[in-house]
Amino acid sequence: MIRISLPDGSVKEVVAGTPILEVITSIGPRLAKAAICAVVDGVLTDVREPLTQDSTLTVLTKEDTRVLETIRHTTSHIMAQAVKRLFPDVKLGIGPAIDEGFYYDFDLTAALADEDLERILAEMKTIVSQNLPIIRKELTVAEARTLLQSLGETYKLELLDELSNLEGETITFFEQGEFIDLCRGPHLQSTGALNPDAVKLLSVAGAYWRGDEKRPMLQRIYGTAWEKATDLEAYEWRQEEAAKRDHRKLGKDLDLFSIHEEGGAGLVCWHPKGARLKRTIEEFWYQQHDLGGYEIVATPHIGKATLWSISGHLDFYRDGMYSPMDIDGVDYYIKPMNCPYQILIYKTKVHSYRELPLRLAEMGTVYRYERSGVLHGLMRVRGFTIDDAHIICRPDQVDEEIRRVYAFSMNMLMAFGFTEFDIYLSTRPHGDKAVGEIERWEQATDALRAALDERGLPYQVDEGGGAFYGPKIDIKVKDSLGRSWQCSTIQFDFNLPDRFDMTYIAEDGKEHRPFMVHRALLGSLERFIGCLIENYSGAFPVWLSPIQANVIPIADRHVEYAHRVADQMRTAGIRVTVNETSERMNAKIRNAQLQKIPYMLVIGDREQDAGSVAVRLRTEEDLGDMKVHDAVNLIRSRIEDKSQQLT
RNA sequence: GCCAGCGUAGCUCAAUCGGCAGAGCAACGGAUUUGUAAUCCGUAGGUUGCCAGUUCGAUUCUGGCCGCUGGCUCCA
Repeated sequence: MIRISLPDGSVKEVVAGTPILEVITSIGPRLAKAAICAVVDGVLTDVREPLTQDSTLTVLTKEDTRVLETIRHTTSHIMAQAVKRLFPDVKLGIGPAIDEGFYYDFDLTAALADEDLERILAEMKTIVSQNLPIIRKELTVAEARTLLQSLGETYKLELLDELSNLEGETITFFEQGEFIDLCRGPHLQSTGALNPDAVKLLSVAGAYWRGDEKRPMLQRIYGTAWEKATDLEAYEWRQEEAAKRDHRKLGKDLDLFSIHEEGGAGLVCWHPKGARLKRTIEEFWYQQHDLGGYEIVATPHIGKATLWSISGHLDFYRDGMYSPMDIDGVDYYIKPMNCPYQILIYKTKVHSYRELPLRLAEMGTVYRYERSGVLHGLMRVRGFTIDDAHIICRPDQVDEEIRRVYAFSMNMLMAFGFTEFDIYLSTRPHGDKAVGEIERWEQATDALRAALDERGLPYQVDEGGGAFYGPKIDIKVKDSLGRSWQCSTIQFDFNLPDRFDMTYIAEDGKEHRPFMVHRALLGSLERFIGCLIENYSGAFPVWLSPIQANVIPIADRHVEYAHRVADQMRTAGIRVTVNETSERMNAKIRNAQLQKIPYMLVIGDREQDAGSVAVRLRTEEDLGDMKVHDAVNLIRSRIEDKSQQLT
């Protein structure tokens, strides 16, 4: 007998091997009917699985959001069944549930088009209406192999080979009608349990088998599934809202930047307003770095092959570099990274241990080859500016420096209004792929971990995910469509100090190798601005707004006073424009609103006589009449405190 | 790079099952001088991404290239 603990604190004793569903039935037949899946010892589990040891059991019904994973997984099976009915020669890849939906990969001779998605969905609805029971089966490896061979599922056979090594002898399958699939589960109890009105097939995409581009490309169908049709509608509405925040659309609407076919893919042109935004960020960044103990440097855009050969870039990073250009018979490369030149600056003299830590920083523009298919607005480009710095320090300074730089990084990101991050700690790659002594790796990794723990924010550890040259912390922020983009990175480097033979003279009068840390806080300025645009939907806090105030004279006779007001504002350091077109006031307000200008200063006879302005906010709030200097003070204080508040 | 889709005026989008390419906004000219999200009238704007091919005729069909979108892979 084994003991099963239930959420209400009660305990049921059952024979080992009793299926979960039987236990649930003994709790109540109604619950058994409503049960979609279960959580056993914290793991999402199919209700047909047997309980083999003492465990805690939670039954999930459709009220629990965790069942979505099960619903989506079953939907992917139903989709695969539909595809198999329509295209009998199809071979199945994998079909998991993902964040907001599911996909399934198919090896199919015919190319799938949107019309096919409609046909597939129609067939899926048929399968739902047939209400086929979903049966869980346990087979031995040999039985499983025979079954998959008879089905001709070569990809599944490959998966089976890996599974049979890992999981011993029992392989689970799920069967619904004529369809059977190798699968761990959990699944719904029948195809009829799916709500066909809450399912949508979204897109077809190519995907390499097992993510390996040397292997066949399969056709992946993405879809989404929910409990209720209203949930699907809510999801679609969220997608539409997210699309409105897309930085590519807002970049155009707000006249921030452009990328040109004639100029080249992935090469960004900043328009006046976008460049203003970029400059504001840079000015703040320089100011913070002055306060933070950094020395600002500047380095060239191209460099001789010699440099990239010493640094190892020509060996390890060649794929990311552009072809050399010939200057007087010597190969020069456009720089993909800033570090080698900063190291040359370090090496121009002998350094005492007293000088360290040395923190060299620059806004360094680099160019990297990116395959055409991965380019994406400002988020993935071929030319970008990194807010790059290299911290060179003694071993005894590592802890303090990492703590400082991590805090500096978080403060910087938070100053720009980001509050949600995904933080990763990547440790030493396994095997002999990593350079540098193990002790150094350990010291460095401990320093990174300590800084993260001290701050107390949750992070994930990517074991073995570090670069070959050192462990690192990565901080990612999410875009409007939920894709996460790396901004900050703090990376130890045990490679370049050796390659460039960097040294300092310690107390013992001998040369020692310093630690070196690469770090970027904003990452790529281009990407960072893309994230900023999406984070704020283009309605930037006042200090970042390219235009902070727009003066709106009601009639031509107010234009002169409007300019006097604007001059006062400008003198006070406010970025202000005057709308002197012959549009009506309503149109002027609308245009300012569409440009997401935080303050609209309306001026008519009343204001002109009183020496005031009528302040309207882009939030549609009307602050009414205000003396000009009061308006100036209000806007100035919102610029200075960098808040998102306008009042 | 690979798979699929897309590319029409500055922007958003129509249209042509192969037969003179259209609207709104923006721009420009004029009138209007307006009180919190679009004043009216007019003018101009295009080798339908580029290059070939098929055809009496291609923006439409075919091929190549460039670019964009969604993925795969990689990364700031």
